[in-house]
Amino acid sequence: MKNKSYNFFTHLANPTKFKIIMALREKELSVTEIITELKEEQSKISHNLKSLTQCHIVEVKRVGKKRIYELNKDTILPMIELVKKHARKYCLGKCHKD
Amino acid sequence: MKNKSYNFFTHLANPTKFKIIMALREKELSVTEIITELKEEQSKISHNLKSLTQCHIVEVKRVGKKRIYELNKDTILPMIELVKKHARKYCLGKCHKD
DNA sequence: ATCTCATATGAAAAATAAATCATATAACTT
DNA sequence: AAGTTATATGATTTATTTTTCATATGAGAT
Repeated sequence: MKNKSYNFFTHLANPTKFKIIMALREKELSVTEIITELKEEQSKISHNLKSLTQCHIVEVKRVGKKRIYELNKDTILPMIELVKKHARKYCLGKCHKD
Repeated sequence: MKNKSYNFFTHLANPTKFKIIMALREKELSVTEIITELKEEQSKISHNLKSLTQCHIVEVKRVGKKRIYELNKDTILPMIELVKKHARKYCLGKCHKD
């Protein structure tokens, strides 16, 4: 029985996906809003949102012609906290800070 | 102030590094023991151990001509638990299982 | 029914990361 | 001090991921 948990971390290990996640921490956003906030290309954001959705790191809902993306906070927020704690302990503000 | 936390996840997102981490969950191991257990090449393991060490995901100590690697359980174990929980909830044994 | 806005998708290109190979170092043994 | 074992390192090759570009789809407005 093979361990594939590392797949999950793939998403958090990508700067674009990570930025999207961070943007969604405060409130849910439409694709256009994410694009505007991150100043990134539309298809780039869409591709990244797709895999985040497949992994259930975010959830989508349709509202008219928009798609609203929401963060799965249960999993992601504590995970980010763990890294922050790790960084405080080991990195002295140098590596994984935010 | 830029967010670089995603760097941390880079390690967990890599199958070789992830396997090393898993092997170190039970007990600390020398490089040779890791090589034997994972059936991987020596330099591959060494390269991977180097970056894991730099990120403080593992710690090294010298014992004679051996180097013993130990997992930083405080950060890693709860993180793995979060993914497992996530997988149980969303993946129904299909994606991130181990 | 056509137009426009919002978003998705596929394939190719570009960028990044990881593995390999050859070699180096460091400690113990003889 | 020469040999051997254990591990590290650098440079190149190879593999994997990510971005880009062009185009498609789908919903609401006209």
